[in-house]
Amino acid sequence: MVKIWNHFHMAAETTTLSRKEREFLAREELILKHARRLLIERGFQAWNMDQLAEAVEYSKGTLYQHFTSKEDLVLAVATDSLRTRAEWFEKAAKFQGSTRERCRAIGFACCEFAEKCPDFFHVEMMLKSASFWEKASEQRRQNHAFEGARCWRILNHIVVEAMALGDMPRDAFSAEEATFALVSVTMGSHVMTQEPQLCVLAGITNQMRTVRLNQDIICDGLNWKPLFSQHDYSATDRRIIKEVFPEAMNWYRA
Amino acid sequence: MVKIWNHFHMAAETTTLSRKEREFLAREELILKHARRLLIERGFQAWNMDQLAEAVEYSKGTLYQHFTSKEDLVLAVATDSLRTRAEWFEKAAKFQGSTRERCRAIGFACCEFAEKCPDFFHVEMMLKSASFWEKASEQRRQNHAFEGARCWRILNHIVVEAMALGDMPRDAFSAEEATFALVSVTMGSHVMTQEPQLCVLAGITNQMRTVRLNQDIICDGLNWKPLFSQHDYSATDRRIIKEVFPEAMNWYRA
DNA sequence: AAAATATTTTGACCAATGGTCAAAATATGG
DNA sequence: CCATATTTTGACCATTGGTCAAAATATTTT
Repeated sequence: MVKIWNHFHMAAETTTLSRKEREFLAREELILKHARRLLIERGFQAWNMDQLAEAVEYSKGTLYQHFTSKEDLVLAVATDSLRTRAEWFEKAAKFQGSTRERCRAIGFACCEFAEKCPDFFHVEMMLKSASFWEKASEQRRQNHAFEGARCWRILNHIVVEAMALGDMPRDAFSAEEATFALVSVTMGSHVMTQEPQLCVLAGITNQMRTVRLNQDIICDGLNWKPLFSQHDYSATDRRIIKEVFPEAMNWYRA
Repeated sequence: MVKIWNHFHMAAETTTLSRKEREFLAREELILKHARRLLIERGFQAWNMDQLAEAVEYSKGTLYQHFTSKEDLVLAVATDSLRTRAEWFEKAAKFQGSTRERCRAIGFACCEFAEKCPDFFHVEMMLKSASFWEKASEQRRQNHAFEGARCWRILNHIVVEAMALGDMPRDAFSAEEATFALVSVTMGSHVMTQEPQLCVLAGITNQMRTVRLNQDIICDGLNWKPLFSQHDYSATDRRIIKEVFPEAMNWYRA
């Protein structure tokens, strides 16, 4: 089974599949769709496999032909999200502009993603616990790692280019360190802005604005030219929204 | 029961307690000690209340006289850690030096804390899930919020002072926004450096060095004087270690 | 078309575990 | 020493992730 599924993702829809294989894949998507819904609506604990089985109108045993455990299933949902994120990163990286503007476009991709896949960060947090990770199948772990590396590479590539072009100094830290700083501040900002208590203390009302502000601060700290004070990024923002993420208009407020 | 426990933390050891109350508190500490050990050794899932009961040599029913649920117990462990962190923050904030140097001392407190309380971030991640949080008692939630706010205030106070003294510009962002950026990058860095896959991609070998580098980048981005290039912070580091966290020598490498 | 064989689906069942509570044990007071 | 109050216990319960033999369905053979 795993083989078929994997094959699907490698060769995509172009390969001819038997009716059975197509049915199997369609069902897997159905299961993932419902699992994601339950995950968003209730979180990991507050639903069980019986309820999911009822929702997809298959028995529990059938669920376990697709996934080795509840954790395995949830990891698959997370990897799906991560794949979407990587795709949006790729779209953003193609934005026409300076290296820092392209980095900004990826920042928008991040926010847009957080808006559209609200389950992602919650699940990603769960993946930090070892016991969760080890209940998932090797195949799913690899898929997740693959999509994670994809996201990393897209951003890192821009940083490398920035250094090559002289937009960012290369003496204080490596490109990888700079990329890691960006990743850290982004993840940290997303997680922290979901803490109601802290948002009250900090007077935060607009989460996405906060995430992007922190990204600006990091980029300035990395000495990534042009600095925030040297360039009108609100004009860039309008272009990013118009050309790459029209939907971002909903959460963006200048 | 809760009343007694709370009373303890309000009035501390100065109040005279009956033998029963002392025994009760001693047992609670014993439970917390063993719960923390299990949490570090195995994580949340891989131990159960029966095992804990056996370890502390009391029955399961007795455990539930102290804690309303497993989550409640684990939250208590986390709050204990958070209290320690707040105390170290306070110690660090008293460091004699510029505002940015004192911020740096708090950065050291963070790393030292991560080193000594390795369970903290794992548990803190679990607190992001709503279902966890709502299984804990109101009292414990409040205690946790209290210690969290304490940490926030210590750092925020230094940022406010930095702005007042002109060490940091006050036109680009508020003191709260600056504090939030610091908190975000720190949490994000700690979480991300615990991701083996990412560490390989980024070529990270020294986690604490990475956390502190990212803090430097954020501080520079906040334009917090003196900037990293304007001052010999390795000298500051030596002083912080000598005067505040001698143990930090173990993970610090210039 | 019917029987034989292979594959898929099912849901009763199992084991693990967080949590409860009546009964036993212990402490307190007279 | 008894009576009463308090504390501790562990058998028991309900939930739930996961299994597997049997039923249902599909495919092949005669």
